[in-house]
Amino acid sequence: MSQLKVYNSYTRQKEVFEPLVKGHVGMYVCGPTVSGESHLGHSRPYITFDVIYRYFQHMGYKVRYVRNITDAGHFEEEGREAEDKISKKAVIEKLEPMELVQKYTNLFHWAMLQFNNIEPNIEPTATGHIVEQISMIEKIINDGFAYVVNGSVYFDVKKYAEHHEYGKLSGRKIDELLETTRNLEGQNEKRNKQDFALWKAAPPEHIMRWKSPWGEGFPGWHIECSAMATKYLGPEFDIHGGGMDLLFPHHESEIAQSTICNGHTPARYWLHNNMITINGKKMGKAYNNQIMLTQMFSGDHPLLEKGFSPMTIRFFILQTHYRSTLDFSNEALLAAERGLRRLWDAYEVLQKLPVSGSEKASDTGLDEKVKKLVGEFEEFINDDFSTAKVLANMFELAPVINGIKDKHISDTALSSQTLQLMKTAFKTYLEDIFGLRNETETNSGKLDRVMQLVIDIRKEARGKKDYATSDKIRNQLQELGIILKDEKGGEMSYSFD
RNA sequence: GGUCCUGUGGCCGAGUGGCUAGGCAGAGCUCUGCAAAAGCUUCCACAGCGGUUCGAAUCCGCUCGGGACCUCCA
Repeated sequence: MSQLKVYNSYTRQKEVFEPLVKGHVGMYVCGPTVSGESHLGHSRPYITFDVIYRYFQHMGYKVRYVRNITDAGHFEEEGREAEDKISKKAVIEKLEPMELVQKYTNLFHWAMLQFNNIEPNIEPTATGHIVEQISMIEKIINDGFAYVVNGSVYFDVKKYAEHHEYGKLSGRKIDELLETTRNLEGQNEKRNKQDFALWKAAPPEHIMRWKSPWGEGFPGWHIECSAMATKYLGPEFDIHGGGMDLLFPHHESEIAQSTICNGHTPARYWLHNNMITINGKKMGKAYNNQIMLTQMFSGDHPLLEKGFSPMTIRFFILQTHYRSTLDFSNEALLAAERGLRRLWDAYEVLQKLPVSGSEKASDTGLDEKVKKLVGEFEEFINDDFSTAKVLANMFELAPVINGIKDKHISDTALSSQTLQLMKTAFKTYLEDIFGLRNETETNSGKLDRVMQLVIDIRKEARGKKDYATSDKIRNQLQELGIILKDEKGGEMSYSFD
């Protein structure tokens, strides 16, 4: 039994994972800001850490998985207008902020369900933990590492750096930050440019606001994670995860805040997933290259040739190591789709193979090979969750499985133990750990394709003046509540009544 | 500009100095009413230039290219 090793961003090396408390794992993952719809890039951390969560459970740990919802306090543009991202969008859409938050939270949950992600054990919201955030800020002020200016509170990074190591996680030096930090308007409230807001005073028009010892305002972005992680996982816990883009300033700031409040770095292991890129560029709002998850599923996007199912996307993500960038392309998704089908077909064949075989393998060479490949599953996943390598081994086993089915390979070639071992391992890894499942037939995209087929058949029938068939199709569809309309130029469309 | 990461065959991607990664696509064959699926075989690599080494995709240096962070960000 090999030991689990994880790459710790904090120490920049792979380390043997040892839980703080025997048998338990505390894991915090930065969740979504629910001011908008999730895009493909967002799916990566949640799928990655879902697999990690599942694997810890598989190993027998009792896991507490906390993933927050950022529904307040995340600045669109720090300093300038002191405007909350959530409330800004709300004004545009003429919605109550919480209505907007609810809408996108629901959408997010729906997407997680599509991906077969297990819900976290606790999903705290920033707005639900204002009290905890305020008390944490008070502690930082009392300890002299934050200061109040005009109702806002800033963390004094320079002072912190005099007493603690600052910038270790992101590999940054405070002097360099001084030189490179952009000079934003509103910076004049800060003592130093690299200071970050713990609390911002709310201007009169700001809708989302809470009372605080410093006046009405709203929390800074970084403090929510510190407050909620501390509350639910304690001052020190095992895993902190998130996207690599959060390394700085978000996680660096979390470390500083928690160090002041709790005496040390919050997490023992910092795990970061890499970005999903599109034509080599990170997918994100700033680049205007996002493909929303709803669009991924439906195919309704200029860059998409077709829709891709949630499981295809999940498989696509698992086929590469989580710390590597993953470039989106139709071709790559198409390859993933076909690959997954091939693997899943083999898996289903495997589960149906009878194990009544012999105790002894008639082909010991093959038997050994299978045992080796299956045995490596654990070795690979223990090596910083190398899902891609596990999948590669499964693909290598597929010809063996299909060979037995097609009788190219004798059903006594493998010992019954080996066959059983393979069956169990495939189920455990594919379903339990990787969280893959058979696609359901309820894809809306599929219905669309079926309808297109029906329409094509009807067109052909009409072309041959086979109106009996043509009318049969239209009338029976109508009985099902689907209206077919013949449009000009021989085109047809359908709608539901 | 600073810090860090990265460059593998048509595409995607593993790769811990010596041993076939794997998938998708392509080609051929077997099976097959046709097709699909499946099986077998096969083509195509390690950005460039130096260096270390008996031996380098793998270590070192330089050059060129790509990216991330430094500002909201998964």
